[in-house]
Amino acid sequence: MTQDLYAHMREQVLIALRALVPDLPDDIAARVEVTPTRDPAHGDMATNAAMVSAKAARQAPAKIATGLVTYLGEADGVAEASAAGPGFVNMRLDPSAYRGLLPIILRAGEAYGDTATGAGIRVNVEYVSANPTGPMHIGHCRGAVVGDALANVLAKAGFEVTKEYYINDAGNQVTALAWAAYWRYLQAIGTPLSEEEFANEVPGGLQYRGEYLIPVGNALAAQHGTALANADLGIAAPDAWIDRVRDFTIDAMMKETHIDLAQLGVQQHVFSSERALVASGASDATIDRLAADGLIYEGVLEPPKGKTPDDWEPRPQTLFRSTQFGDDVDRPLRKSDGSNTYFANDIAYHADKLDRGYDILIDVLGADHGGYVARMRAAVKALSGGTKKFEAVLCQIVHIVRGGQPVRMSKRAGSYVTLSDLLDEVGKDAVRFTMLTRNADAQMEFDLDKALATTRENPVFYVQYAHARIRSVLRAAAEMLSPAAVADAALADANLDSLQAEPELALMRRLAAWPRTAEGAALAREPHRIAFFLYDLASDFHMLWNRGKDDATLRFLQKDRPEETLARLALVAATAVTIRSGLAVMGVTPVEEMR
RNA sequence: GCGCCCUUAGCUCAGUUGGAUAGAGCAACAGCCUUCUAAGCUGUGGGUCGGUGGUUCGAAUCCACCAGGGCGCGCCA
Repeated sequence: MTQDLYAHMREQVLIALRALVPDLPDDIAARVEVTPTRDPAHGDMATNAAMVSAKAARQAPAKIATGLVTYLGEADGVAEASAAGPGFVNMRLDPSAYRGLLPIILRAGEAYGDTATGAGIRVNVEYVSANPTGPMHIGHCRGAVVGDALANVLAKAGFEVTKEYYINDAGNQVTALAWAAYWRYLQAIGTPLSEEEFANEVPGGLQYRGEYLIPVGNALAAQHGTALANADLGIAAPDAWIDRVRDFTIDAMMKETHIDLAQLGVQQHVFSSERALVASGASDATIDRLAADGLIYEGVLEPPKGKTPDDWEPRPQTLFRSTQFGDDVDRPLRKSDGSNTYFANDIAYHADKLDRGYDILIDVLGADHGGYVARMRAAVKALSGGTKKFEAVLCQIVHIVRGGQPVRMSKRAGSYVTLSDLLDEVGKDAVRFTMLTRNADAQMEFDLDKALATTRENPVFYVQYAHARIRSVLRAAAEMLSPAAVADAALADANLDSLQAEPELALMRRLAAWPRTAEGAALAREPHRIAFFLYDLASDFHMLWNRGKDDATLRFLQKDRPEETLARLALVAATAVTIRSGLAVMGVTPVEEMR
């Protein structure tokens, strides 16, 4: 039997259906599902097979259902099958079918739930990708966690996944950063220029005033002394120093970013630099490539209807025919002065990813980039001849609160809550888990108090507590029996016949749903489903545990009944394995005990 | 003005890609600690799934229109 009990039963249903409908079309077969029933009174699993095949079979759903019931009633592991409603076939599984799953889970370990759904499909997940202009903040954090968990769950579903970070180290933003670092440098060597005086000298003003650049200024002073501020090099002659200062500052910022990511438990495989990409001439090459396909022209865009910018004037630009691929308007690749737009660089970057052989490109972006998705999808379609897919996962804003009150901003960063502040406050695991307790495209409130609360209200705690309780039981069992006797491998051989109480079966049903849950989360690009699954799983476990409160004979460890004890240990050990499997996807470390 | 996302219990949110009588937590109410296991557990009440049409065996889910909220809208990244 496979790991996935639902997939196994679906095979049985298809065998039965093919017997009843000999020339069943493949596309109909593909629509056949076996799902958990919503109402336990309907049994354990239900299939829509009769309804979806009725038209092709030219028979009434009820008639096919009746035939399926006859077949499935005899099938391996099925205790009872019945037709219901408009043509559902409900199945009640023999408890032995669920029991048979426990050794499989115990032997699989954290690999339980792995599927081959995405086998052979190469996916690139790009996330975080912040401008290296300051410390990572709460907005980056959500993207980091969502992207990382998404990549993990895709890998669990068998996709070949690369985790990637795109360093936006080109353009005006990093030039402004260099100016700000230079200001801190002047302070470090004792400049008389005030903040306002300096800002007046800089094109675009002083944009990054946070204190985090003070160490950078000091480091520049230590390395260069006053050399960067000599009469011929000073503020009036930026060309002489700005490249050096910019590179130095970007390096310093990226070092910080790497530290933050490491503390968050994010390890990406590839870091791509926009600056390096531009320097290689990739942007122009990509524009040429599109031009060769006739997708580039010089033109003038209409102003947006209803809201014309104040300084609007029509100017000729190099435009990409994104409207041919579903976008609303054509998009500029070159500014009116002839230089490339960010979009042009980003197309080049995505072209680079395509050249590296990915089938699906997923960008995890902030919601403010929503308007960007259609044009990038158009570009990927154009570059790949429609054979490759671009997808975006948009993360809505996160508000940090404490006890319902907004949290003030960070002094160090100037205007926002930094990731490292958040990590100091609640720790990696609570941050990651909490970030995954909402659908990414819904706004969320992150309550610092609730993330640390030791109540059922806090899913992080509730799930960790379940795992800790199981580990505690297993430690006690090792004392009572022996460590070897309660190892997962030994428990996999236990006689499980005594497992038949409803709460035990409920827990086993939940365990059986893990592979399809992980697969569904991967296909829907919704890693938050893992958090909800684990919460439900923890709930089933706690319910079982609590039976022992009123009736001591229902506790897991029974000195005078070793066989029952081992069966119960196998069940809870398999639960712990499944919790670890889920937490691994989320990047959360399971705890051995609550302290 | 246009595009994208969102609207589910008093509150915060799920809802297994179109399935059966829409679910959790919190809050409210009623119970449970001399007990190996109360950071917890059991039970009760609470809904026009924003609205109106449509598609079909079946719609919270898909489509159209409307209302409310968020984000974005040439040479920023």
